[in-house]
Amino acid sequence: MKYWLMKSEPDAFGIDDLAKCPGKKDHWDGIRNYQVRNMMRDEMKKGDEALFYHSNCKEPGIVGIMKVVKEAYPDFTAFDPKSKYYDPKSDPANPRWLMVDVKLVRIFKRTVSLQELKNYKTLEDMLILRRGNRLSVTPVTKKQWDYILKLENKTP
DNA sequence: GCCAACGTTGGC
DNA sequence: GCCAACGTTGGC
Repeated sequence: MKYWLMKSEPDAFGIDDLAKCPGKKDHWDGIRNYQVRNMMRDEMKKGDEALFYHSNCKEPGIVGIMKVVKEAYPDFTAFDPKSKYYDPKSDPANPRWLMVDVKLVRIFKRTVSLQELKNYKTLEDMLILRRGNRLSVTPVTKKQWDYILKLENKTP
């Protein structure tokens, strides 16, 4: 089983939005980056767990945990001209973009902020901390995962 | 709102 | 296949 970190802008789709979905489950749409698509297609498996990260907001950071409940399948928003993720070059017969389904495991008691993540040597290799990193899905090691779960219970 | 960093596009 | 121009991301 693998661990991941998945970014989303709370203004577009935050962890509270996921919590409101039926069964606290939704599809993770809008991935339009080949590296991320390939990772989802080749490496992301049902049962994998992911940190939910809020980006591009007042306090960027990790806000909860979710679980992959359905492996990569065609991202139908690419076929919808009304969607902001519409991509006319994605042919339904040969879909260019994929998505997975995720289910909320729980919301963290507090946000573990980006600022805070930078303080720990154990986490220094996290891709999210790497300058200029723009991948919206990145792998997380078990060590990093366990450490972050412990941070949640600490006072910052 | 600024801007650095990076990905994508398209002319050649 | 190179690379300049352009668009997007995301922290600050």
